[in-house]
Amino acid sequence: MKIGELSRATGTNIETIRYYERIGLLPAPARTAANYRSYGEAHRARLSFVRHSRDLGFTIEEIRSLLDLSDDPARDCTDADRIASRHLAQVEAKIAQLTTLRDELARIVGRCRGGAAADCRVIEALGDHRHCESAH
Amino acid sequence: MKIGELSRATGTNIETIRYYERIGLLPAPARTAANYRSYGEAHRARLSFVRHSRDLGFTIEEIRSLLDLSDDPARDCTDADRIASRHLAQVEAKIAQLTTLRDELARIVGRCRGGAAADCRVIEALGDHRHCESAH
DNA sequence: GCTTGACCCTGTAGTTGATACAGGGTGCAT
DNA sequence: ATGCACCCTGTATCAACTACAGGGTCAAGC
Repeated sequence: MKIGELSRATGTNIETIRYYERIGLLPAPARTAANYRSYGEAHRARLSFVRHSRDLGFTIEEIRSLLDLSDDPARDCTDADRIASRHLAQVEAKIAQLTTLRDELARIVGRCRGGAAADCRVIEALGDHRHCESAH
Repeated sequence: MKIGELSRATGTNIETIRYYERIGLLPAPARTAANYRSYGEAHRARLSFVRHSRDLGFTIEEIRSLLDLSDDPARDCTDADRIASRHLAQVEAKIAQLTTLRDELARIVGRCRGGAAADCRVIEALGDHRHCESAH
């Protein structure tokens, strides 16, 4: 499989595949006589793993750890669970933070009555960090 | 006010303040005889505006637009409202995306029964993109 | 008067996770 | 033989900072 085929097979940009190889996330594949990269099924599976993990928001370093684990079938699986749990906690924290932020934004937008920027409530709200309290 | 005081007054890293000046988000302040930056109340207010907007997730370019608007009191305020509304929509989209992602992660974690990585459900779930369907 | 430490300066490089060329080589069809 | 799609390496760019290196300034204490 050439890089373009692997790209289509996994929905990954060609440049991204080369990037993953460069940072050591994917092993360097064999080369053809013309120096083209030649991939097999194992590469495809590994790249799918990486893409799916990235879609779930794992960082490259987390994925590296997960790959190390799966490369060594004797190792304890609880490590993988710990990485995933910690990531889940981070995602939940991010959702909580964005929800707070959304509430504040929702309070700000829609205040505009089409007047001049001089009395714009939106700009005013952004400038004054205490508008939350003063709103109560 | 020297840069360290402005930093403490706004909770902004000193390097970040200089960065904002470099990219033209904050005006270059007057200098003392020793070439130290000397800030006034207007600078503090502007930086607070920037920080608050950044905390709400606005990009630098969005903040630049908002600042342009507030610098020109004659301009129509609906522009500010439009920027904020679009941003609110983006935040809501991000929350929705993260919520989906959290559900998938929650399904994955806790499956580990302390066995070897060879039969790790976590690693398995990450490798197989179709585990969602196969779970049903 | 001299040192110590806190502060300030400029300029450059690093971070994450890619993406976008520039400038060239390969392979196949017409 | 000449397009055209595809591949190669290497470097630069993005956002929004952060982190030095290598130096200058200032007030306090000995």
